[in-house]
Amino acid sequence: MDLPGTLSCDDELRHWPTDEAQARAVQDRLRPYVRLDEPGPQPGFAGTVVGVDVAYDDERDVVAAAAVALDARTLAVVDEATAVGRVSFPYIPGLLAFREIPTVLEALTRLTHTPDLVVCDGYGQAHPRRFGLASHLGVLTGLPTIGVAKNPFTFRYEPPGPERGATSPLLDRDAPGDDGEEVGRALRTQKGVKPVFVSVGHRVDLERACAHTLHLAAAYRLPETTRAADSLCRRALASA
DNA sequence: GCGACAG
DNA sequence: ATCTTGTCGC
Repeated sequence: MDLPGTLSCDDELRHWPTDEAQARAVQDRLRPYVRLDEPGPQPGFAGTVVGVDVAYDDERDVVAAAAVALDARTLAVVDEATAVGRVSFPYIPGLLAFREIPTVLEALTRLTHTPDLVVCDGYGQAHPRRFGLASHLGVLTGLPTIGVAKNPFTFRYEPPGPERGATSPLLDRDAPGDDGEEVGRALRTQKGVKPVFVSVGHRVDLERACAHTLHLAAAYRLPETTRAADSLCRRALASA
């Protein structure tokens, strides 16, 4: 499968950071490659939406990643792939990408066809340095990406209305001046259920990121992409 | 220094 | 993320 990336994934993987200072430097170096000026695929487009997720086994120091491709319109599973690796980085808030991306990339490249949109567990622009997991994966692959997280991280928001589809801005905590910058949105995907937190990764705007998420979460709180990838990486870990 | 903190 | 059974409710 071909990736439309500007830089070499392999080079980045070869120079993967081993400590916090190096990791932050990588984020600062790659941050300028994020593209926020493209609207991204139309909601309802003909193509595939791919969900990625990872599961860990601390005992064995093993990580399993899954990539599941769904038909963007019907949400039927059309392809899936997994990869197993060693945990290469500790969990540090703000540096999640360095823990997850190497194995995720391997699973992603094992898919038969190039994804049209990738949905990540976590954040993209909603990040202390505006370079969360989804943006990082987007820049490395060149693919349109969005982040859908289950928690608001360090960001502030007012609860959206109770109806499915209601949104409210996710605001940077202590931005100087007014309310703070909108770094993402809290999106109510199911009536009366806790919202999910959507942010742009790469080559998709926030409006469409939310529209795709809502479409993917027609039946449950979380997008079907996330549910499918979560289920698959757990199974991959169990049989690894 | 203390607390908070995606997965 | 992960440790973990039953249980309340639609």
